[in-house]
This record gives sequence, C-alpha cells and structure tokens, in this order.
Amino acid sequence: MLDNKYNFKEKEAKWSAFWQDNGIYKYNKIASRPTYSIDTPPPTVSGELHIGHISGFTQADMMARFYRMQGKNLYFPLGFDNNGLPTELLVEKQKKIAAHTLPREEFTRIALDLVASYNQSYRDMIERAGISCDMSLGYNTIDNRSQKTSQKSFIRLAKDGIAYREDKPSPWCCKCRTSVASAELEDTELNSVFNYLNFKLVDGGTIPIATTRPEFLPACVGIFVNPEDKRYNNLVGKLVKVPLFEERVVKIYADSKVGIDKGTGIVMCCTFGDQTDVEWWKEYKLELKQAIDDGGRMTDICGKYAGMKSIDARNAVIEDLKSAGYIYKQDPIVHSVKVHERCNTPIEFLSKKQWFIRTSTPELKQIWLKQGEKLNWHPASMKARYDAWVNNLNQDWSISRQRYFGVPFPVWYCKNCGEPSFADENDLPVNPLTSIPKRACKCGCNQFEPEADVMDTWATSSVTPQINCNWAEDEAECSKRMPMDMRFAGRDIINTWCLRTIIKAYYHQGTLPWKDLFINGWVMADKGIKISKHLANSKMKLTDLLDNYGADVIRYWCANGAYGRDVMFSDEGLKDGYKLLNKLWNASKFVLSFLYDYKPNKPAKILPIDCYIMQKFNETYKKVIGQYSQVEMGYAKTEMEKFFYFFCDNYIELVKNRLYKPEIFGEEAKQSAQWACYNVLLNMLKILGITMPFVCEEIYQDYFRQFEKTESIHLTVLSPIDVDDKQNLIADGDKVVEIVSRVRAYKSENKLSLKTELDKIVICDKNVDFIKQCEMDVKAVTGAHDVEYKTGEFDVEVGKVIE
RNA sequence: GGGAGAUUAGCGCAGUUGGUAGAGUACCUGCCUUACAAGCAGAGGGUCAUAGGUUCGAGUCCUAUAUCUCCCACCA
Repeated sequence: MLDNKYNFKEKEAKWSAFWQDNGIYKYNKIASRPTYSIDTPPPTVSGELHIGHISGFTQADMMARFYRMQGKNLYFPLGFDNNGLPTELLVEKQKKIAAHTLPREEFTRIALDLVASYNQSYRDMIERAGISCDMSLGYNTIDNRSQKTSQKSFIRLAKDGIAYREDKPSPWCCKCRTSVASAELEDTELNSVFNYLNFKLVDGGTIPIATTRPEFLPACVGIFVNPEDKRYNNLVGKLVKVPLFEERVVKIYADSKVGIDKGTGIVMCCTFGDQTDVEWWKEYKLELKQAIDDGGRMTDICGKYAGMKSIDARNAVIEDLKSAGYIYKQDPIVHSVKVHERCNTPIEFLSKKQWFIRTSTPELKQIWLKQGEKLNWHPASMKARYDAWVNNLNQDWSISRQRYFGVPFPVWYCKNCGEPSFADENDLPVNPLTSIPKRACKCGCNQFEPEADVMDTWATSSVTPQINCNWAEDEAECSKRMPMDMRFAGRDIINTWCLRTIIKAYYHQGTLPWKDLFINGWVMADKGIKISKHLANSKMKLTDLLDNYGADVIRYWCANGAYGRDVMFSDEGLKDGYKLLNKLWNASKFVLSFLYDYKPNKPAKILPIDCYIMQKFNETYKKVIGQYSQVEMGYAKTEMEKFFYFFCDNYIELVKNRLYKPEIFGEEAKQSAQWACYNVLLNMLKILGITMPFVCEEIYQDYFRQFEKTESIHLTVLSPIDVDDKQNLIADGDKVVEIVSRVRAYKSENKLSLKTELDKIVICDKNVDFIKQCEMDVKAVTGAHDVEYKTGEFDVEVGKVIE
C-alpha cells in the first residue's frame, strides 16, 4: 500500500541507498549485451556545486537512463578533476596557506586531504540528485592511474616532437606565479589613465607617445609608426631617448599594425606589454628587457624602481615624469584588460622555458576540423562554435605550470648538454624531483636537473577517455573501447576541454574520443546573468533546493525546454514538477487500490475503450522514444506527461465505475480495465522514471515488483504494451473522449456540478458502432441515464437535468 | 571588427519538410465529482521584434534593421 502522502525526503534517501547497496547502476564487465560508455566530465573540485552543474549532469543522466532501459550495459563513471591550479587555489583559500611557502610534499598531502572531503560531498550531491553513475568506476585526475596516463601521453608526444620545450613569451599570472594558457584568460573593464609623453629624439625635437603603462619604460626596446602615416614616416630609422632612462636609446620602426588614429599614432614597444609587443619583438629581433618579475615586482633594470610592485612603480614613474616635464596630457579611460580567469589578476607576458603541444599549424587545424565533422553534435548548431575556434587558433597549447599540486613532467635535463631524458613508461608515474633517470645522457653526462614544473590541469583532463579505457595498462583494450559513446559538457568548454580531448585521441589512438557530444545549455540566474558564486550560495544552493523540493522535482525542472538552450532559473518552474509528482502519486494510489486482486494473465476479453488507451499509450511511446533518440529529454518528458494527464482525466474517469462496481458492470469488464490500468501505469512509470527516478521506484517496488521480478524499475527495458492493434481504435476512442468533453462543457457553461445527472444524451455521428460499445462508460461518466443515437454529422445533444 | 544564438499570449516557453497560432502558468467563470481543491471543467487573451522580398500561401525561406546574450579578435 502506498502511503497517503508521499514523503520525498524519506523515500529519496531510501532508494538512493537501495541503488547503491544493490549495485543497480553497476557496469557489468562480463555481460554480453552492448555497452554504452559515457566519458563523464570529471567535475573540477573548486568549491560548491550549484544548480548549473547538476542540471547538465541530470540531463546526461536522463540519456543514460534511457539507454540503460534500451537494454544497454551502461559504463557511467564519476571521476573528479582535482589536480592543478583550481584545486590548488581552493586549498590555499580554505587552509589559508600559500603553496610556494611549503615543501611540495607537505602541500600535496594537505591538498589530497581536502580533496577527499570535497570528493565526498560532490559524490553525495550527485547521488542525491539521482544521477545513475557507477560510483566504483571513479578516478581522480591526481591519482596514480591518471598520472600514469597523463605522463605516458606527454612522453609519447614529446618523443614524436609534438610536445616541445621552448623559451617564448606567454601569458603569465603574477599572483598565481605561473604561466597560463590563452584560453584561461578573460576580459575585464578597468579604469586607467592614458599618459601622453614627449619622447626626445637624439637629433633634437620630440615625438608624442601615449601609454597606459609608463612603468614599462625601462623595457622599451623600440618605437613604431605606421608606414602610411605622413606625419611620422619621415622619422623611421631615427633614434629616441627613453624618458627617465635617457642613457637608453631606441630606434623608430615602421609597421602596419600601428593604428594611425589610435593614441598619438606612435607606439612604444616594451618586452612585453601585450601580444603585439611579442610579435614585434620576434619580427624585428629586438632586445629582451624584462621589467617585471614572476611575482609582479620591478626588476633590477628598473633602477630606482627595482623591487616595487608594478602598480606602485607606475605611480612613482608618473610622478617623476611629471616633475621632469615629460607628461603633457593625461586622460582617464576605461579599457578592457586580459585577466587570469581564476584570480582576476591582469596578466603579464613573461618569457620562460615551457612545454607546448603543437595544435595550431594550418595542417593540424584542418585535421581538427575534420575530426569535428565526424563527431555527432547535439544540438548540431554547437559545432559552429568549435569550427570558429579552431579556425582562429593561433597559438600552440602551453601545458607547463610553475605550480605545485599537479601531475609532474616525467623528465630531467642533462646538466651538460641540456637534452631531456624521459622516464621509462613502465616506471610511471614518476616524480622527477624525488627520482633520477636510469641511464646516463647520450652525451655521457650523469648529472641531471629535474623538471620542477607541473602539467596544466587540461593536460590530464584531456585524456579522460584514455583513463576510462585503461590506455596506460592495456593499449589493446583501449583500442577496442575507443571511441567511447558519449561525452556531455557545457558549451563554455567546447573550445578547451572538448577540443583538447579530440586532439589527444587523435594523436594517441587516431580516432575520435567519443561518437556523440551532448552540449547542455546554461542555467541563468536572470535574463543574461550567469549563475555567480554569490547567487549559487543563495537561492540556488543545491542542498537547499534538494531539501526543499526533492530530487525528482529538481530533475523535472532540469528536463525543461529544448536541449542545449539556456534556461532561466525560477522557483515558479519547480511548482510544475511538484504538481506532476503529487498527481502521479495520487493516481497510482487510486489505480493500485483496484488492482489488489489483479491477475497477471491477459483477460480473454478486452473492452474496446481499454484497448484504445493501450494503443494510445503505444502511440505516445513511439514519440517519446523518438525524442530521446534525438537527445530531447525535455520534449520526451512533456510528451509522456501530456499522456499521463490525459489518462487520469479521461480514461480513469471513464472506467472507474467499472472498477468500483463489478457487481453492476460485471467481473469481465473489471478485469479488462485492470489489465489496461496495470499495463499503462507500469509503462508510464518506467518512462517517467527517467525524469523522476525516486517516486517511480517507490511505486514500482510497492506494487509492480511482485509481478515484474526485475530488481529495480530502472533496470527494466522499455517496450510498447502488447495489445491487439489489428484495428486502430485511436480515432474512435478520441470521439468518445470528445463526447464526454462536450457534456462537461455543457455542465460547466450552465454552472452545473459535473456529477449532475441527465435524463439522456443524443449522439449523432456517421457511424456510432464503436461509441455504442462504450455506452456503459459514457453513461457513467456523463451521468446520462439513457443514450440515443442518430446518423449524420457529429454532434452531441444534452437532455434534461435530473434534479 | 568577425562568428553564434535569441526576439511568438501578462510570464517563462514549444511550434521538426512553408498550409487555419499551441500547451503550461497567471488571470477570469464555475464545480467540495466515492484518488488528487497543490484538484477538476470551461472561457478570454497573440499585427509571431521591425521593414522589404520569394510564394497561390510565411512564425517558418531570403535580405536588411533594431534590441538582448554569448564566443573570438583588437584594445599603444
């Protein structure tokens, strides 16, 4: 017997535990049925989960449940991305320590400890949300298997010349003290001041130059004008004294990258203020003058400013420029500045030896585009973003990070010749700081310098298919299992995570990492506003939502709309899910109360209207399967829900008298309705269980399991109802529903109670045969004592009201 | 500057190959119907962003424009 009221808190905890304890979602390694493998994106351990995270997971989970119920053997792991900078910053913040002040081993120990507790809370949250992962298939991107996979990937790429080490200027975060990839940068609007300076020409006279960063003067290595600029092109080749550093003299060059109408039309090139400086420095083989060190302080070349923070130096330089009479104008401006996405610090360009992976040659870009072509994108429109990004790729992928908590590079450099020595693959994972190469260098030298950098998070999170498919241990197994069937992701990481995973799979396996890529939309806090940490901690905090509404209701909300589109979060929307849940509970309770004497044998005679509702279910079933097959879990849900309400409001109303009073309508009529109710309710529950797994499991276990035997409703296989469909009764049945609806409308318009009895109704139609067969149900639901039939155009007349 | 998406009922949305504008919700009117009043029945409500074009016919296709969101590039 179902409880009178559904207590979601109690039931959700109960079934969650049941699924875990009984391994309901466990991948079966020896099953012969086909596997459906999901490369679950390991969540980055960097704080608390919010509705945005869980929405993407839930949508993917619905697809996983769908495939499971299509008879697939699900490989649905849950890993965690907990190495690298994001996690390191989390540890620093939570433990109030600075990584660079501790020995690496100690920091790592603290980090692993903290990560374990975050993993657990993420896992709890994902379990509570009803995500059907196999928790035993997990991994951490910092664990041995992941490190081994990642290091093996690096060694292979380095030996093939695809990964290379080079000293080139790249974006640098002075706060995190590490290089960062250009994909990790964001734009921020900042207030600044345009300082207009007069630079002195060596031959006499001055030229005007505007700059927002006068502290870079000590690193000034050239002056640029546009060759087309008639005002200045006569100056090309002349020499200029650097203000405040007048012993330094630099040359004037012509380059078309200079905007004639920007600033004064004359630009100073410093190593390195921005990307253009880097390009000029390379092209004109300029001197390298580093004014800022890796911690954001001025270097020794800056004279009296050495040791100052760059922002303090800027103010000091401006004061000195003013008093020396260099500044003739200052304009406050707001300009956008590239900042590190993790800490919002404006980035600098620093030149350090770094490892890069080749990704951006025209030939390679063609390959990435071709791989993208072979991948199934859902929704298809998302591929355009990928193509646009690949076409714009202009830098190789930098994977070195001067940090502590990450996968080490398994490499040492010869102290004599500088050649790298790589660890043996069999020895991985290797930490070069605590071990030494097995062999001497080719040059005979036995002294090595270990690589102290660690790899960027992405270098490891881009090999999750290889981690999942056991590439490090068994390449043959991996080849069999790749490409995996599916990866799901937010659209913000198409350019980074997805592309890089595609690149690695191409280099290592020569295949795609996955066959299908599902790109979910974002949950917006309000029109055009992404969920921020601030909001995530208030009304969208996941634990509160789960406490207040339950997982089924949250999941219902997650299934709204077209797949891949952004959705706005609102509590309003949660009401709909609650309504369905409540109605489902009540309807099941009601229907099951008539099934206590149900016999699991098909009755000899099934009444036409009962046959009709089962045919109608099958019609909906087909649509639902179609929607899921197209990754439209929202439309599928709506389709099933519509049928459910139809079933309640029309079919149950039509047959409930038969169920109530077998002594009047006959045992045969009751059994026929029981058969239809059993089959329709069970099969609806199976499908609705994809969206609302908890309540459907409760109803299934309470009643259906005794007949169905399968351990959990989520392990049953979806199928249409086995019903006689030689004759399609849907149009005929719909006519009966229309008759009932006409009578209800009459009563409603006349402000009568729906149970009002009528002396008769007159039904007119071209063919009334089917309707006649449903007469007892029609009479019961309309309250008509008698039914008359006429032949002609369809019409329903309502007789006199019986007081 | 380049690219992607959006614009339909008060609101948040659906509308798949062009063929009479759809559900939900809110509002309104009724109904305590032997599951559910967090329910049921019924009604009203839209110049489909704007302007052109193709077509017998356009929410749908084409071209502009506007507004919003996102991505990329530039930011001396």
